[in-house]
Amino acid sequence: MSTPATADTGTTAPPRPAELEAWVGLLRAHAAATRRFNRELMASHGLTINDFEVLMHLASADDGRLRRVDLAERVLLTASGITRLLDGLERSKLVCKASCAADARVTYAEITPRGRALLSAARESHVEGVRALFAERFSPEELQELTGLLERLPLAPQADVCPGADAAC
Amino acid sequence: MSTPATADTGTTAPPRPAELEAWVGLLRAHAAATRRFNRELMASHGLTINDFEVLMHLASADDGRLRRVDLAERVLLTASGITRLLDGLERSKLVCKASCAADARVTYAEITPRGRALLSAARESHVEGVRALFAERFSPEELQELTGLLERLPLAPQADVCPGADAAC
DNA sequence: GTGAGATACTTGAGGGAGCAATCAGACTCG
DNA sequence: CGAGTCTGATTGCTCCCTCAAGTATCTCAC
Repeated sequence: MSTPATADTGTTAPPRPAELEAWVGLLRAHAAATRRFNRELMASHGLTINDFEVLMHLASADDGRLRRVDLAERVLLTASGITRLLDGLERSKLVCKASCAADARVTYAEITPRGRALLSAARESHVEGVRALFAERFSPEELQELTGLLERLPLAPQADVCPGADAAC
Repeated sequence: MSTPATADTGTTAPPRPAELEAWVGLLRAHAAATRRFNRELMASHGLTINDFEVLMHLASADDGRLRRVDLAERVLLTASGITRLLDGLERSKLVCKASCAADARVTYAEITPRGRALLSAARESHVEGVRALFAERFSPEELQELTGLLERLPLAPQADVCPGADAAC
């Protein structure tokens, strides 16, 4: 420290805009909740949160199958992330591959009976855990508010892809 | 499951409690925002979001130093996570170690001048990015609401450690 | 002062996921 | 048809972070 004398806290970080507060709140909330649920899920069923989300989406899709691309979009993972995640689920026989007659490029991920069984077991405890954590802290109205607010954030990916082109999209 | 005939979407996942909605909203919001900011920060300054947070906390602490434990608590990382993160920052000479006269177990992490310089450069673009993303989507009142709601979540860590003991804490 | 227990930190092993590059199949247009 | 482009998926490389152990230190009771 070359100029330690006036190194008082206030000088360096005075504004701290409200947007930042919200952002670090989001970070902390996610970190805390995520770690907790991940541990619980992993301990009781050997699943990560994303595994669980993916199984949920598959289970509630027509025929229990989804293209990998669509899956990626739903859980907000990269294509490669999905591939690796599904690798794991396939190894555990919770999902299987299925090919598409109409388009040879696509591989469906399809939930197996075993996957459904595990999901419904996991759902019980996990969903209850989630519900408990949130219900403990928020009223139904607050939950709605929170959900409504959070839903506005993920619209970002578009802005990411075409920074210059306005009308192009 | 074994009775696939009636496998219509609604049958399998009817309730979908409000708590769950909020939770996946949080997951998605975090995933989207995090990836975006991480990429920006990494591209422009070679920092991850956590690197940035840590530098922020150090910069605004007395003497620009903090115990690793306290740092961990602030950014909600594991002790080992902090160690590795600081490894990286030390390698880049953005922080350095300092020992504590009173307690030989603790190692302070102290931000270097170089760290402060990089931080203030990064702060400009990163904070602006955050502000833009949030300001674009939320009114000042909504921001406050959101912040207030999110702040209630991370109180969990305690409940994690002492599940049975109520009064003990 | 010695031993039990808490606390601060580090390390080894392993898993999750992102980016960039690559490949294969599909689509478009001359 | 054949070249060029897009799109879905996979792989190599790399990073971040967690858990489980391990080490060093401090604290306190006896």
